[in-house]
Amino acid sequence: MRTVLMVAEKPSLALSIAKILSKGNCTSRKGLNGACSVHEYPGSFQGQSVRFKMTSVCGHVMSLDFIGKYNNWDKVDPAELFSKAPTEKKEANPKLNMVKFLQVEARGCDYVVLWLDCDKEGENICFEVLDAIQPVMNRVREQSVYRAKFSSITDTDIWNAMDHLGEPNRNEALSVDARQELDLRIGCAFTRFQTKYFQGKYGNLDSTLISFGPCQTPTLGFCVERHDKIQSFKPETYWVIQAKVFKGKDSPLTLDWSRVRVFDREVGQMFVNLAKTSRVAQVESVSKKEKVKQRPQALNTVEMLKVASSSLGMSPQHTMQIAERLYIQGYISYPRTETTHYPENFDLKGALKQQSSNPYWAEEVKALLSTGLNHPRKGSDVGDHPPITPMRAASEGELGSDGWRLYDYITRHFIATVSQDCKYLQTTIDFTIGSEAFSCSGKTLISAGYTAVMPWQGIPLEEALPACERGDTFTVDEIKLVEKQTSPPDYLTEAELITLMEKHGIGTDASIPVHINNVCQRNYVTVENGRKLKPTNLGIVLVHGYYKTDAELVLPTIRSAVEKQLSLISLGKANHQQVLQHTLDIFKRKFHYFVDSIPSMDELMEVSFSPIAASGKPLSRCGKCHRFMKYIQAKPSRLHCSHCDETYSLPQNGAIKLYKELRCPLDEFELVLWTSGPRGKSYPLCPYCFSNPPFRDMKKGMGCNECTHPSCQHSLNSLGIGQCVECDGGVLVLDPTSGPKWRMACNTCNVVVHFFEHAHRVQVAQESCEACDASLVAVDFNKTRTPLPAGETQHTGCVFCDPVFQDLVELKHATMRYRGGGARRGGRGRGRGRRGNPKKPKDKMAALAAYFV
DNA sequence: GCAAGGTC
Repeated sequence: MRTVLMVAEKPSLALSIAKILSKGNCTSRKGLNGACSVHEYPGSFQGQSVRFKMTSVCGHVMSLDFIGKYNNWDKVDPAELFSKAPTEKKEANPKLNMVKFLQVEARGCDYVVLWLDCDKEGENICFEVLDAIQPVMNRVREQSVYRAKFSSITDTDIWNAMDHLGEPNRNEALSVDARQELDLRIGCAFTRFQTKYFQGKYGNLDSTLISFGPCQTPTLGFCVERHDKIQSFKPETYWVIQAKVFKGKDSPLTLDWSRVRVFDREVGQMFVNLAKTSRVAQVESVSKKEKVKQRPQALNTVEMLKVASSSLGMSPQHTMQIAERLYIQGYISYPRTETTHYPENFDLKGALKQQSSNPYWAEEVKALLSTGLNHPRKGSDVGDHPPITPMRAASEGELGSDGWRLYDYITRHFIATVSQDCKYLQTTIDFTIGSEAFSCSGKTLISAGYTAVMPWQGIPLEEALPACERGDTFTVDEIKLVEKQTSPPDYLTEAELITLMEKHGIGTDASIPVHINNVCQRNYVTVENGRKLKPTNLGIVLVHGYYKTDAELVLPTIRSAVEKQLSLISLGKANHQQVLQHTLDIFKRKFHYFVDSIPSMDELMEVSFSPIAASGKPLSRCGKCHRFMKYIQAKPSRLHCSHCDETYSLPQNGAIKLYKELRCPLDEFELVLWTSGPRGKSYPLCPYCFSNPPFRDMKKGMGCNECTHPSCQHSLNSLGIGQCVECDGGVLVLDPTSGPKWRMACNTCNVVVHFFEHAHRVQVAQESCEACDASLVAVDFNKTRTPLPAGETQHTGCVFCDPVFQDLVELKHATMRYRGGGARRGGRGRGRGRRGNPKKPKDKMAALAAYFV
C-alpha cells in the first residue's frame, strides 16, 4: 500500500486537519524532535487505498545566513555583504532537528501533500520541506507533489482543498527567498558599519548594537517623527466664548459656541459684545436622535495588541508570550491572525455556553443564550486563522495575573461580538444669544448592549439636559471671552505605533511586537508612563542623520517599495535573480553614499555624545604601553587605551573593578574582576586574552576561570575543583575573592555553590580525589569557630566525597544524587586536564611563542 | 554581535 505524507505549518494544524480528514479516527505519536506529532489513518488517494501520515514543521525549516567567515566583523568590510559574501541556508532551529525528522517520516512515502499556510511564507516553506524530503521519497511515475489550498480550518474547506489539489507556486517561494536575501544583506551591512563606526568614536552611546533594518528603522522613524512635531510645536493663543445659561432653579448649563474659537482677541471681543446685547438665550431647536455604538468585530492579533498595550499596560512582546501560553494550554484559539470574521460554521453558541458560569459575565452570557445571539458584524477573512476566541472556561486562579487579564479581555471581546449594539439618545439644544449661536448636547443610554461586558466603552452617565422646546428662553448666567492655548501632541503611544505600522505594512501580526521590542532594547526608545514611546538621544540622532543623508532609509515606504519589486517575482513577471541584483545594486549605492556622508551624521552625534578618548575613568593598565586604560561603563562596557587607540571588550551585565593590580603572565595586562552582583558569581579576566584567546582550546570571551594556562595562579587549572553539578562541560571554580562567604561558581552556567562559610582560607590543593577525580580543597578555620571535628582548624579533602566536609558544602547532597552516588566514576574525564606536570617554558618570550597560537 | 519571517 502506498503512503501519502502530508505536512502542515505547525503541530496544532496537523492535528486539526488530520482529525477532519480521518473523521476523528487517526492514531497519533510524537516525532523524534519532541515538538511535532505524526497522525496516521487509512484512506483513499487518487483512486487507490493508501496510508496517510499527517505531520508538520514549526514554521520555517531553514534560515539564511552568510557563510562562516563573513560573520567576522573585524575582518569583513560590510560593503562585501552586498554581493561578494556567499549566503547559505542553515536549519532555522537546530534543536528541532527538523530536516532529520522530515526525512525519517518521508522515507518510503510515495506522495506528499503540502498543507502549509496559504501565504507566500507558506509557499516558501513548501520548498524547504521538498528540499528535505524528496531525496528520500520513493520515486513514482505519476505526479508525486501536491499542494492543498485552504482558506479556513473547517470540514468543508479542508475537504474541498483535498479534492482540488494543485501544485506549490515556485514564483511565490522565490519572492520570499529574495526578501530574505535582501533583508539579510542590507540589514547586516548597515548594522555592522554604523555599529563599528559610532562605537569606535563615541564613548557614551549606551547601546551594544546600533542596528538598522527595513522594519525596525521606520518603526523608530514614527517615534522620532512625533518627537519632532512636539519639539517644533509653537503654541497659539485662541479665544472662545464661554456661556452659561439656566432655567428656573436648574443648575446652569455650559454651552458650546458654534464658531468654536477665533484666533484674534478683538474679533472674539466683538462677538461677546454682540451676544451681550441679549440677557436671554432663545431655544431655536431641540433635536433627539437615536445613535448606535457598534459592537466590535471579531478579534485579531493587532487589535488585541493595541488594547493590551493601552488598557492592560502590557507590551506587545509580553502579550504575545502570554497569548501563546493561553493557546498552548487550550484556553484561547490561535493568537496570530489577521482575520476579523468568524468562519460560517463557527459554533458561536457553544463557545458562549462555556462562559455561562463565570461569575464576572455569567449574567450577560445567560441573557444572550436565552434571548438569542446577535449576528456578528461582517469582518474581513484573510484566510489565515479564525479570530481569537476563548476555547474553554477558566478561572482567575488557574491563569496567573497577566494570563487572566488577557483572557478576561479576549472573552469579553468575544461576548461583545455576539451582543447587541449599544443604543443611546443624543439630545441637542440649539440656542441663540443675541446674534450668536450656541448649543449643548447630552447622551442618555437606551440599552447598554455589548457595553455591559465592555464597561470601559459604555456611555458615561451624565446629568440629563433640562426638558425644553423651541421658543423657550433661558436666563444668561455668564458670558465671557476665555483665552486658551493650543497644546502640542503627546508622544506616540504603543497602540498608535501599532496602527501606523499596520497601515504602512511594516512587519506582520507576528513580527510587529518584535520590531517594537527591538527599538526599545537597542536603546533607541524608552517606554514612558501610559506606554508612550519617547525616543532617546541616540534614536533621535540616528533618524535625523538618515533624513540628512538619505531619507529613504527611514521612510515607511522603504518596505513597500521593495515589496512591489518582490511581487513581480511572485507574479512571474520578473526574474528572481534580476530583481535581486537590481534591488541590491540600489542599496549598495545607498550604502556607499551613506558611508561617504557619515561626517554629516557625525555633526549630529557630536552634539549629544562624547568622543571615546574623553569617556570613562582610568581603571587598569595596558600591557603594551603600561598606561592606564579607561573603563567605559556605557553599553557596551569596554576598556579603551587612548595611547594605543585600542578598545577591549568586557563581559556585559555586571560590574568591573580592578583585581588587586595583578597582571596576566602572558601579556602583562592588569587583570580586572567581573561581578554579576553582590552575592553572585565573579571571576578575574585579562582584558587582552578576553578578546584574543591565548590557547588553542579557548574561545573569545573567556575569563581566567576558563583559561588553560598551566601554571598561572588565576587560571582554571589552578582554581578548578570539579565538574559542574548541573551543566555539561562546566567546571566549578573557586572564587578566591568570595571569602568569608566562600563559594565556587561554574565557569559555564550560573551555578554557584556556597561552602566553608567563615573559613579563614580556602585553597585548591594539587592532589585529586581518588574516588571522583575532583581537586582536593584545603580549608583553614579560626580556632574559636571551627566547625571541624575535635576542634581541628585545618582539613584537606574532596568537597564531594569527604565525610568531614559533608555539612559544610551547600549542594553536597544534590550533587551526590546527580552523580548517581559516584556511578559515573571513571566515565568521561573530569575535563580539567590538570594531571601531569606541564613543563614550564624557560622565559617569557618562549612562553608567549608557545601560548599565542 | 547583524535582518525579518515563520513558530515552540
